[in-house]
Amino acid sequence: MKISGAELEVMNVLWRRPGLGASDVFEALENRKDWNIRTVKTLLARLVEKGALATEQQGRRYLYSPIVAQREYKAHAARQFVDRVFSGRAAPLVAHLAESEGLTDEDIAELEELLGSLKDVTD
Amino acid sequence: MKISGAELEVMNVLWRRPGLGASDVFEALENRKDWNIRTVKTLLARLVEKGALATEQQGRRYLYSPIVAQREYKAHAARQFVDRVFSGRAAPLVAHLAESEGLTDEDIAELEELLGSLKDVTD
DNA sequence: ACCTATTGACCACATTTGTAGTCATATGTA
DNA sequence: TACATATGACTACAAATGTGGTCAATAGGT
Repeated sequence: MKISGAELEVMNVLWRRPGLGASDVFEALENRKDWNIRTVKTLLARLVEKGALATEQQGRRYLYSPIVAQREYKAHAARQFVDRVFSGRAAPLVAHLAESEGLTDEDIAELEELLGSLKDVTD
Repeated sequence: MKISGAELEVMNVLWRRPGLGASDVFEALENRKDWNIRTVKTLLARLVEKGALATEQQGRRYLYSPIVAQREYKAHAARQFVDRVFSGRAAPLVAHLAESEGLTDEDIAELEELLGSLKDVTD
């Protein structure tokens, strides 16, 4: 499932709150993107076409909900990205983030915890 | 600096061995991609246009070398990706990789070490 | 009952990307 | 020296992407 950058913004809204109509999505996006409502509609249509969103008719409009689960998609995207840019190695990726101050203290704490649990499984 | 997927493959070759000619890059790629030499040349030309590669004329051909440093580019790309897909949070990204077996034991070890050094700095 | 605003359907159009083809020229080889 | 070949310059072209317009039907307010 290939989802473009602009499409991803729309998906993010619907992952958070499934079952919105086009204008609801538009409003939810207005904070960060200043797209025309038609642009949002086009993106919604493309996502439906791609099979990323399902529609449910409600009166004379559609409510949109993700078919592609957020977890699945993100896992896939993460894998792809790491493969493409970091030859599949996660550590250098994290190192780069660290270097460019891309890691908050909270991130670091979470990562530590995560690594702890991973070791448990691996052992 | 926006570098597309195909272009990135070319950059990867030149980051590893700068100063190759078009046909050298072509050969270096043949293992993994079965592109026509002309495709490679187009990608090289686009990268020069974008300012990602510099050329040095050698006889009647060009030798290509990266202008954009690998570290810079990767750091930027990592940041962008984490922002776009993971709302800027690195920990969930690593969690996803872990979940989909995207982490080798080596990765885990490296990450631990990395986190160790980060804490040293942060404290 | 009528008009305005909303909605979906369909269309438009420039740019980027993937993937090459053509052409003229320089070059090493028979 | 004459030709097959390598090379750069320019061109091509479909699909994906970003961004939005037109139009017709409909639903809701007055």
